[in-house]
Amino acid sequence: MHRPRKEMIAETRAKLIAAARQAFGTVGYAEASMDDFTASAGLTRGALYHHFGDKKGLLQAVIAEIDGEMAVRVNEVASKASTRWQHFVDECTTYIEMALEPEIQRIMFRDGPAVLGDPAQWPNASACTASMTDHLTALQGEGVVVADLDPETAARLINGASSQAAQRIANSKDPEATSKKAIAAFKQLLEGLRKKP
Amino acid sequence: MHRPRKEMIAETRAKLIAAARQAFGTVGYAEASMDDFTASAGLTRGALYHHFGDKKGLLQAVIAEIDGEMAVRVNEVASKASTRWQHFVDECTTYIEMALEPEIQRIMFRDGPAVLGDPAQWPNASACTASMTDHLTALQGEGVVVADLDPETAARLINGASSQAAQRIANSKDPEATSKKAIAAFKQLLEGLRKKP
DNA sequence: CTACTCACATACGCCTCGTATGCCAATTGA
DNA sequence: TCAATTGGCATACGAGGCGTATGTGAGTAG
Repeated sequence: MHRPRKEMIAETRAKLIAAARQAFGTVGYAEASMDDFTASAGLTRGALYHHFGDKKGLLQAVIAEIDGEMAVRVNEVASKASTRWQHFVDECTTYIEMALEPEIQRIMFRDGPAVLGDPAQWPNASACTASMTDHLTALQGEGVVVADLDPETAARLINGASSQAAQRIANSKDPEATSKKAIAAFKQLLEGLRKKP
Repeated sequence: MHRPRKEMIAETRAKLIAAARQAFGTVGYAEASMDDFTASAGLTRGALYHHFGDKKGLLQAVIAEIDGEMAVRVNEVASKASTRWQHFVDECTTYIEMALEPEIQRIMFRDGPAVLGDPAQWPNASACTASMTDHLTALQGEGVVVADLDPETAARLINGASSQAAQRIANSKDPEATSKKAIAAFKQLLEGLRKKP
């Protein structure tokens, strides 16, 4: 075969990321034993340190993977809207829906920021906020959104609100009702960005 | 003396909380060694386990203390506003300003949620959001804020946005400029809650 | 075919946490 | 005032978890 070596390496990396993602997403970063989840991938910590440097490095890789998937999903859903403003709103609500998934919530919104710091400083992530920033900029150009607004800043505030909305829904005893209230409140906040006639 | 025992106990608790607060606020919860910061208070882990059960229990106590201080500060500042809406807005911006302090940011917005979970579920904290919820309810009664809105949900979304705003400012290279942009964007979002004439 | 590279495992020591146990001072009741 | 007792806090011990140094064997190049 041509490059069995490179393939084995990629496979090892993928297995480690998958095992770590599973562990981080369920028991959490701090409680995830490197010995345990590397073993569950049929490997040892030796492989982990070789490829990712340390536990944080592996978390970064996991986050990069999830972030990529989220960006794809957001784009899929939001591209069906009729107006650009609706497109933007759909993007935000999709973001909330994704944040409802325990794995995403735990890794992207809780352990990630705690271990790696402000997500805005992450090197490879936040493709979603980038997309939201683009839309806000375009909406400003079209005069839909107030001109006196920094798109990237606004995108990040919305991101924070989304995360809280998702947590509120996820921890609710009546997720259906809470979801309605949270999304309504969220859309109401977004209305503040629109230019008034 | 009358109650030297009770006083010593209270002092011990206070010293532990102060030492932990210092450690958590600087190096962070995970990196703070219980042996180290109890020693810096002239005590050992024995005292810690006796009073707080475990490391998480101590973090809860630290959070309760900080939360109380934040509530006091918010009330002090916001009570000077002329209208209730302005009062509410001041409350929010004060919240952002407090979230700029590294200790508060680290303990209340990063390590706290990561270790103890959703702040909304904390038993003794979030006096600030409670206050914001009250104001929103009152503003609804006065017809200033749209009726179709759950105050507590809205308060928590705002809370999330505030936290992001603060992080953005704190990590900025030009905090002055970023602060202006972040607070402007934030107020713009709040406008969405007001009833239109 | 030989020597080198490198992916990964193994082995070791340090640190941290939690618990079980012990000690001494303060309180209580007479 | 003097036992008896409580309980605040320290000490001692064991169990992991992490990071590093080192080893090994398979793939690769010249």
